[in-house]
Amino acid sequence: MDASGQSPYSHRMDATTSTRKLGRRPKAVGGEAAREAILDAAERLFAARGFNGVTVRHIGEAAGVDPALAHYYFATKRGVFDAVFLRRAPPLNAERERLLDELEARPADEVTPADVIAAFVEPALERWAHGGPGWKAYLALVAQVNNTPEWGGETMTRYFDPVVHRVIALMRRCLPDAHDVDLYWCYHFLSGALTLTLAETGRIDRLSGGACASSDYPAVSTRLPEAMAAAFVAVTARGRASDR
Amino acid sequence: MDASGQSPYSHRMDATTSTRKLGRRPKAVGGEAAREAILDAAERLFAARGFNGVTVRHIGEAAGVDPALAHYYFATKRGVFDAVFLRRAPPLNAERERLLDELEARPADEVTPADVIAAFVEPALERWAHGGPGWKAYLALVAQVNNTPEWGGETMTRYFDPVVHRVIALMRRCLPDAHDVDLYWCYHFLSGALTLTLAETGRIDRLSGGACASSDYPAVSTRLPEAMAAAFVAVTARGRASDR
DNA sequence: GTCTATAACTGGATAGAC
DNA sequence: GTCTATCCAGTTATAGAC
Repeated sequence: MDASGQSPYSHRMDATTSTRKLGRRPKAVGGEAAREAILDAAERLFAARGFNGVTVRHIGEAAGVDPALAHYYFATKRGVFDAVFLRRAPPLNAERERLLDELEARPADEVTPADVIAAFVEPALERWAHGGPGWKAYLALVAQVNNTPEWGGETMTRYFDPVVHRVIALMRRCLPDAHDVDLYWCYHFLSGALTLTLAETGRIDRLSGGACASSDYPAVSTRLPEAMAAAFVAVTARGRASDR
Repeated sequence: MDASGQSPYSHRMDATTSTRKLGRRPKAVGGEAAREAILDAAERLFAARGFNGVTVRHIGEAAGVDPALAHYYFATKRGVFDAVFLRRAPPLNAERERLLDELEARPADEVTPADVIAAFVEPALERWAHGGPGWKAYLALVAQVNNTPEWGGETMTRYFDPVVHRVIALMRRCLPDAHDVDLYWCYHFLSGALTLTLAETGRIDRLSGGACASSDYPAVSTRLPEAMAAAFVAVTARGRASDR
C-alpha cells in the first residue's frame, strides 16, 4: 500500500532538509540573527509537515542554533508557530489593500470581476513565484491551515478576513444584482482553488504526465482570475429566488 | 495572539471527542467489531487533527478498545491510517465511474461541462451531506491530504487519478477545441474548490456573518458544478497559442 | 482475541552554567 | 545570549498473561 517504502509521516528528516553537524548556515548567530533563523527554519518545516510533524529539536537543527533558543525567544512551540504565521501576513495583505484601493478609485463600470480577483490573488502568486523559499513555504503553510478543520477556519478568519470583506464589497459593485450568498460561495471556491495552487503538491504534474507544472506561475496567473471570474458571473447571473 | 486560550494543537482531547472510562460505545467488541471501531475512531481523529496530531492511545480510547488492538489488526499506526484511507475510496470512485459511464453512453452534444463536473462531485457531496459522520470525517481527511505538500499529491494520485483521467477525457469530448493544459488546470481549480468545501472549516460561516453555512449541501450542489463549468468554458474558449 | 505491563525512545520545556 | 544537562510526561510497539 505504501509506494515509497519510506514513511512520509515519520519524524525523521530527509536528506534535503536535514542539517549535518557542520551547520549548513554560516552559523549566522548573534541575537536577532538566531531569532530569524529559527523563524525561517520553522516556516519551512511547518509548511512541509504540519505543526505536529515538527519538533523543536528539528527546528533548532535546521536553523543551526540550539533548540533551547526557540523557547528563549518564543516561549513555546506554539509561540514559534504563531510568530511564523504572523510575520508575513501584514505585508501580503497591505499590497492587496493597495491594489483594492486602486480599483475602488476607478469608476465601477471600468472594473471587471477578473480585476478584483487579480488584486486578491496576484500579491500571493507573485511572492509564491518570485519571493524566494521563505514566501513559498509560508504560502504552503497558509494553504494547509485553510484546509484544516477545527482551528483552520478560525485562524484564517483572524488573519485574512478584513481584506476578503473588501474583495466581496468590490465584487458586489461589479455585479450589482448578485446575491450576497452567491458572492460568499464563489469566494469560497476561489479560496480553495488558490490555496491548492499555493500548496504545490505536485499532483497536477503527475496527473498531466508532465504537461503542467505545479510551480508554473504564468500558467496560474493567466488562468485563475479568468476562471474564477467566469464562475462569479455564472453563479450570480440568474435570479435565484430561494436560498436558505 | 491566541484568541481561544486553548491550544488547538495540543494532544488533549476535547469534551466532545473524548471517551470517558465508561465507554460511549456499547463496548461492541468481538473480533470484527473492534476492528471497525478502530477504523471509525481513527477516521474521525485523523480528519480532525492530522496524522501526527493523533496517538494510538487516543484511537483506542475513542474506539472503546485497548490501544494494543490497533497494533494487532494493523501492525503500525501508519497501517491504521492507510486502512482508513483505503476503506472508502473504492465505493466513492465506483459511483463516479458509474455516472461517467452514463454520460459516456450519451451523444457528445447532449453532455455539458456541468454534467461532467456533477458526475465527479455529486458522489462526494452526497455522502458528505447524507452519508453520516464516517463519510464526513473521511472526506475532510481527503481534503487535508489533497493540500499537503510532499506526500499529499502522491497519495491523491494513487487513490484518485484513474477516475480523474476519465473526467478529463469526457470534458475533452464536450470542449473539443480545448487544450489539454487548460483542462488540467481547470480540474486543479475544481479540485481545490471541492476539497475546501469538504474540509468544512466553518470559515464561510464566519466570513458571511452566518448567511452561509459550511455544511449547506444544497447551496454547494447547485453552485459548484455551475461555477466550475463556467470556469472550464471561459479558460478553454480562447485560442491560446503559446503554452509551455 | 484481548488486555496488562513494560521496553525503548522522543517529546516539550527548564534550570543553571558559561 | 547561548548552550549543556536533564526532567518527566507521553510515544510507538511488543512480550506474554489470560
